[in-house]
Amino acid sequence: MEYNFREIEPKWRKIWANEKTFKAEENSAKPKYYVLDMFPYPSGAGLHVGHPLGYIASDIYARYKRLKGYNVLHPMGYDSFGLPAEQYAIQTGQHPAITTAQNVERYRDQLDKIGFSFDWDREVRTSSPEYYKWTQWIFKQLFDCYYDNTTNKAERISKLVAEFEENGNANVNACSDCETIFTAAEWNAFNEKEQDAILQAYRLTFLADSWVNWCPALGTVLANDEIVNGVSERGGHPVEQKLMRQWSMRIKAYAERLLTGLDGLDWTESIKDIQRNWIGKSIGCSIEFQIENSESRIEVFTTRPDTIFGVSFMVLAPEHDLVDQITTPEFAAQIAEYKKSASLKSARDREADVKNITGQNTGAFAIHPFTGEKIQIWIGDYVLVSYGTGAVMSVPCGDQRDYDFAKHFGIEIKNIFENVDISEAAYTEKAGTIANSDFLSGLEVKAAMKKAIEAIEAKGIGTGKTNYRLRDAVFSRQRYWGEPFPVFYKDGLPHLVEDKFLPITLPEVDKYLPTEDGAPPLARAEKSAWNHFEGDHMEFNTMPGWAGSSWYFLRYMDPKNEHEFVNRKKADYWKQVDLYIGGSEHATGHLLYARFWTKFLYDQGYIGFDEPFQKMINQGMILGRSSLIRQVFISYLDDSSKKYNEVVNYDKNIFVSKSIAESFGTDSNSKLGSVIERVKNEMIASAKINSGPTEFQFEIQIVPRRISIDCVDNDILNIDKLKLWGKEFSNAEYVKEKNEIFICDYEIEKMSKSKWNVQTPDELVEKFGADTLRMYEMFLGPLEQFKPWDTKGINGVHNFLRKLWRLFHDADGNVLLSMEEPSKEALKTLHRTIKKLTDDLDRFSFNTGVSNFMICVNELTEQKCNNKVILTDLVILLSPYAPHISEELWEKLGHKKGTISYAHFPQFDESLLVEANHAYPISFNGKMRLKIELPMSLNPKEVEEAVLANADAQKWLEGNAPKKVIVVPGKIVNIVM
RNA sequence: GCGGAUAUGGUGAAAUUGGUAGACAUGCUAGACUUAGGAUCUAGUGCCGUGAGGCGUGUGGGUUCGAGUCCCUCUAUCCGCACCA
Repeated sequence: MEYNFREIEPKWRKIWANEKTFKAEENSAKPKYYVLDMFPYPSGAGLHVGHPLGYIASDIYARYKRLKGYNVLHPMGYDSFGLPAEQYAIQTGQHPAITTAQNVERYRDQLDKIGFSFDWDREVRTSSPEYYKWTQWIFKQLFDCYYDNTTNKAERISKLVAEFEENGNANVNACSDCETIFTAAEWNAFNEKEQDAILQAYRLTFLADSWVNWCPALGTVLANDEIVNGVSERGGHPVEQKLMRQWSMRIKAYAERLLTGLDGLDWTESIKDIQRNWIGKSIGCSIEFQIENSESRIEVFTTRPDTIFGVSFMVLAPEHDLVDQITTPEFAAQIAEYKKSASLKSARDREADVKNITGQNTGAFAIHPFTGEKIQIWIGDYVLVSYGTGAVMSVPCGDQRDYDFAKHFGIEIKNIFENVDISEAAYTEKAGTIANSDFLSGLEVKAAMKKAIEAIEAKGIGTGKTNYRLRDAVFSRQRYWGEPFPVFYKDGLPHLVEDKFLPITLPEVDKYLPTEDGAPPLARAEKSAWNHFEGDHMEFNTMPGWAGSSWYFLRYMDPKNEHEFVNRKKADYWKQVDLYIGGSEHATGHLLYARFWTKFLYDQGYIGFDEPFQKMINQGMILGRSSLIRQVFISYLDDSSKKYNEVVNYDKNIFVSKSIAESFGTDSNSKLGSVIERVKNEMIASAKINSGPTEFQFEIQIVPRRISIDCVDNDILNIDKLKLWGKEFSNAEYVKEKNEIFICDYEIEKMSKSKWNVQTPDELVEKFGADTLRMYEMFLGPLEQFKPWDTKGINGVHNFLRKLWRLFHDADGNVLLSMEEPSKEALKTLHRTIKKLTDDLDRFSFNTGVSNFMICVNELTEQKCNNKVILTDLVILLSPYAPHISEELWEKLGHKKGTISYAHFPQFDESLLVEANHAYPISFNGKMRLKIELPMSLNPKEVEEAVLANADAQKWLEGNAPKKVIVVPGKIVNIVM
């Protein structure tokens, strides 16, 4: 019997499903291991071959861990709230829940075909009320907590209120936007509205008027990480700044822990760096500058307090509160003008315009706190109102932007660095010796910083401070297809819905669009459409896409619990995700938010760990390989209009094969040339172009256009298929290569329906089987690398499985196994393979794993090995990669009942690999020239003697005595001449 | 501008601690076989050279008996951040 994957694969998938082979149990004596994939958004387009790449890798690893005796949790689910389903709903009126359910079904179907070992009993969907009940519940906990900088964790708001009632907020050390200090008496005198406003400034999720990224085309706000190059990540629509009352998450509170927590994680440095950069910690000092003839002070933040004596001017952001107040009358007009032009520039223009130095003097002066000198105050749009205090002290000798600004406006540049030339550029190194700086002179930069901060603090004009670039995350979306908030409003104040009423389910609406007044879609819902209604109205916003994905890995541990989001005992058993596989595009979104929520839940004692994903691997994207065909356009010069008109009367499209097109123009005898001549003549003869001239002028253009990759195999066009694919191809003329084939071009780009370059896993499973697909995707190259998809090598992998099958069978296809003691040779092959594969798996090198299987089967085939002992171990080794064929062969090996999934991973025996001899490569001056087979037992001196006595080696020595001989026992000999 | 990554045959790639560069696969060339199959088998295939041999891991330098691997310089491509004080 031939290797019939079409029969074998469905058979085993059915057995796995019926027997619940991959069910993870909590009551296990085995050690646990949690392997997680980033769950997919179920889009309408279905899976393409890029999606399963990470899933295959994680599945191989999960299966490997089972063989190694671990209790493995390997779940899958769907991130099923999101924009595409909603937009489809807007267009068609179909409820997004229906579309989503259909897409989920399609995904499940496609995933099932690949033979993953998921425990489907634990499936979660973020859009199911049973799930988002707990997303709402976590939101409530965040609302009810603030971040205490003294205990360094989230604490209950009730504790804060108790402190307010007793002592006011003077001694409160919390992460807060509250800028006022009040006493207990004042607090108790505040009305409900005033108290609410103050508490909002402390809560970890809070309602506030904030500048948000508003996307008019999508009708919603976006988080910073949902914007790429100034346009929306989804759809590429423009984004503008708008002041709106929004829910936000006080992620800033966790900035320091999110930063330091990275150190203990087994992630790539590049992802860690992206997060570090996003958090953007800078250590420095805040300093207040007095304004001449004014009560007001300007507070600045600087990372270089050591350069305080180099300050020669100050710059405020144009939007800074003090600008109008301090501007002198003579500069008022120019300042107003500058502010106006700055406000008209979009954030994008402002970014693009970095080279242009602009600014305006206010006419006001600040007083240097140490020298008492007068310092000009300017405004300039290179200072951002949203970072630090929106004002900077400018030290032109130590900062290039300040330097350029000073040069441009002719402001004094003071040099405060010893032996540094600043005539051309600023000296921006944080090293060297400070000079011309009073009490700082002669100090190294580091010491000067410390001393400067001490002096500033002693004077009471500032304090050492740390700033973070990380912004609080906007949490409201003006959308339908997301989690409703467990919030209602009464007299304009937000209130939480009680736990017993959760979940607040999505109400039915007539349309999925905003209302006429611009309120979000949920505002359309009748009062009766809500499953719970309280107060004046419910919250109309919904939560963003990242809400549900910030904690889903916890729900898999306890997916059906109706009383808790996760049982603490179960969370204590499974703990962190041991291995997380997914794309790196989530670096500043999902991965940061999930860490934030995990730390919060840890602070509140709901779970016992504060990092969700211990080890992470980021698989590279698989890019599409679009097929291009070159079309020839012939146009003629119209005498009357003097323009080239496309030829319309020639009723056939002309397409030309790759190399013919490329040699066109250089090769006068080309096939294409004669075709063009013929067409020209036909056209002239037909007299349909008869604009007058006796001599026609023609222009030839060759334009590539995309065609479906289904019509192309290894760049060779299947003309018959193409003719069926599109009308314009059916009656076309094809200029082929000399050997009568037609070659297409290709382009590497993202897979997308519109580019006709999507390869679905389904087709390949149908053609070659899931085991081949799994191994081929791994064989393509290192998991982390971006790589274009192509199927050139898939036959090689398929043939490998056939070759393996043949090891077990005789020429007639009957199982034929040797029961004898395995040969030494075969044992050596097997154990070398065990060693290599274990190493490969331990360092997630799946591509070399596949190679090593090929080497092993090639060797065993050479040895004509059909030994049962050898093949049994080989099949276990292979089963994580190619589970279907392995199960089938396992059964043929006599394991009639049960699955290979929990067999014992073979043990490597080093003694079987010991060699008596070694073929020493002999190098002369580092160049390998010959090999000499010598016993391993020789010591270096004996090796040297044996090599020098060798006739071939002597030939290379040409009678000279070697200067030196290096012998590395068991490895190499190098002779220096 | 800052940070990170990558660079090896026609192609995908391998080389884990500095020790035979190009494993494995694909493609190509020649041949065998045949029930013409995305079959199997044999030989060849980094480049130059008839050959002996020479050259060869993006560039240039260095360390070393020995460098794809370590150090320095530069270049190209990709990714992230970007007037962050």
